[in-house]
Amino acid sequence: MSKAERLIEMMITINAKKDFTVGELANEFSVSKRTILRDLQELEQAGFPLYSEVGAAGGYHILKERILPPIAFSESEAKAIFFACQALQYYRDLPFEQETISVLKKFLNCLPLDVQNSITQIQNKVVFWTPDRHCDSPLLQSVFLAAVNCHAVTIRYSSTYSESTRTMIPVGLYAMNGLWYCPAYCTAANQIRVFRVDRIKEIIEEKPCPKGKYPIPALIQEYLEKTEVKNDCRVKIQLTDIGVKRCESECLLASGLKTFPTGGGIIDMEINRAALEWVADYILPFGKNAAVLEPVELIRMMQQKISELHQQYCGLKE
Amino acid sequence: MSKAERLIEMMITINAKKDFTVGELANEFSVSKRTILRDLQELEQAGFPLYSEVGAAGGYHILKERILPPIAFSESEAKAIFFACQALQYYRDLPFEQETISVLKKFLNCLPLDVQNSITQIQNKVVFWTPDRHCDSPLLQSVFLAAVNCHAVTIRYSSTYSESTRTMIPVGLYAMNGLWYCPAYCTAANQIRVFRVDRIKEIIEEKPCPKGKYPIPALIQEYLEKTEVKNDCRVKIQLTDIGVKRCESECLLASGLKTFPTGGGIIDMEINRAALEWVADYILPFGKNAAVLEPVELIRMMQQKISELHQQYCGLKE
DNA sequence: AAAATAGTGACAAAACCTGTCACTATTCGG
DNA sequence: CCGAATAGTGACAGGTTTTGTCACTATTTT
Repeated sequence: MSKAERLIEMMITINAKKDFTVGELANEFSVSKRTILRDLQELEQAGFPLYSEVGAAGGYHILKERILPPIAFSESEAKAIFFACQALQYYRDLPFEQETISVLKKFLNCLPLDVQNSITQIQNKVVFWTPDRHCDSPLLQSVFLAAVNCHAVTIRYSSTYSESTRTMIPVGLYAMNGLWYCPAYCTAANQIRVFRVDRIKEIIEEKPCPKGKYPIPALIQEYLEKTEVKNDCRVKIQLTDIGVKRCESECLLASGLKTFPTGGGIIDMEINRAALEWVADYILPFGKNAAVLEPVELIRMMQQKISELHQQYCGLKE
Repeated sequence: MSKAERLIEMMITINAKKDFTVGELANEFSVSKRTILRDLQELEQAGFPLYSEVGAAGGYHILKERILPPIAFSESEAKAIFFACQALQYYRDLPFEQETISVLKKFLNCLPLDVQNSITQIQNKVVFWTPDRHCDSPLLQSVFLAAVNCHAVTIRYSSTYSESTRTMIPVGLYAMNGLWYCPAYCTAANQIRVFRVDRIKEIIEEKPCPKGKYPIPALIQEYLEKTEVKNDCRVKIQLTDIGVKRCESECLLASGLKTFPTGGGIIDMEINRAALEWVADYILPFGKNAAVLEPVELIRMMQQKISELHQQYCGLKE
């Protein structure tokens, strides 16, 4: 094995270990300690972040922010990474904000000129737009860490209707439409609830949670897929062409949407009963472009809403 | 300059050039051709994608998918890249789908075990959820390329109300709430319009567009920021606590939202007149949780909508 | 004090690298 | 079809680098 090969291997090996001694490496690479010492000196000169401690319990350590083995990327992979990191920049309060920026800088500098231009052009033309940054989630980082480390957290939470203190074990986090949501097992309700991270006002306590104590899925994906199926209420809504197009923007309804070749369409799907109210609110402004066929419950709900509205807005006039 | 140094320099040099000859490199590095040939052989053995052509016009070329110079990432940077690429996976029809996947695989393999675990744990807990993938945008790639290359495209477009054929020069692309939008100069309307990419049904023609011919911003950001200011209509809406929370989910309204310490809040902002209809539809289902104070226009609009609804849903019964 | 660790300097043997030379083979242009 | 430019190979001598060894020093833990 030539010196060059050895140095590269050594970088990889060092990365994989937290600590090591000169003797260890000498053994692994079948060279003398003296050689290893010389190699390490070279690596240090090249900027590899090593430090060493002498003494019986001494040895080499790599600085906390470990450098990873060099990886070669193809041009299009580089572009993809750029694009992805750039996409993240538009999400506020992410745990990675700093790092993505430093990756972008580091990267751009060592790319060939024409690739640099091509990337700039992409950045000029394509963005992920989370339209504004009004809803700060200052606690996103903390919740993120709690979720990743499977900790239970006691929070002060301000829901749509009230403020309360509760203890929850996060299942995970997801971002949707620019907002962060945290499904979590709520010990008060004894079931999984979804919390909006920007509505978490304070983290009062955080402590490790014994695994298996609560019935929560290990994967957030598992949770998201499972909850899609809890549907117990059939909905049928007839739509005009315009109604169809408006529904297409809304993912939940769009999934049950069928269009007729002759124009118009119909939503025919099972949904969770609790979502009925939301459907009513969503469909309401459609006016003549939507006609609810089923369930009666939904029709009643809408009728009630409308008569309330009627009183509120037109009552005085009539 | 030692051999090891030279090899690294050589990788960088080779990346920066598309083509080169052995003689060229020999000159640059002040070594003999023979040495360069030996070096190149080594690089090839190490997996560097070179190929060569003999003959008078021959020389070395790097394969189209150029390998980039090795870059060292810190642990947290690596995590950030993973997170970013993973975020993209949930966007359908992206031009980069394939590449991001290969980056992820390549990466994960050469990370130290504990970092691998840590990344897996993040992936288990955090996702970007574009709730379903109903709205395919099969032409996203083509539009993407047209935007990046500043081409004009003639499309068949199916808007909310009708289908038409038009020629447009894309300003750029942005993703919002899981959908892709393409603001573009429409030669039919002689102004910039926003198209939804999933509603582009066909690309009929694509051709280079002379720069400067149409008044379009060079940067998509420029466009997005500019259009935020075109507001010509003052809106005031009083809200209850519940109304406030509902508005917080909606970025446009949330930006003009002020909450009172005593509870409740008010939206007081300038918006584009054309958005009034949208506001009416959005506010309508709020019922008593929202009271429109200004403009009269908006109040009238809502009254009309309500009376239409009233006829439609309650008219028969009464 | 002993053991384990890092670190340095000197030196000779071994290994490796390099340039040179003499080739072969291919391709392009005139 | 020739000459020029290119890649590629093999052999070898001379030079350079690398390596191991040995003999040290210094520090820390047990």
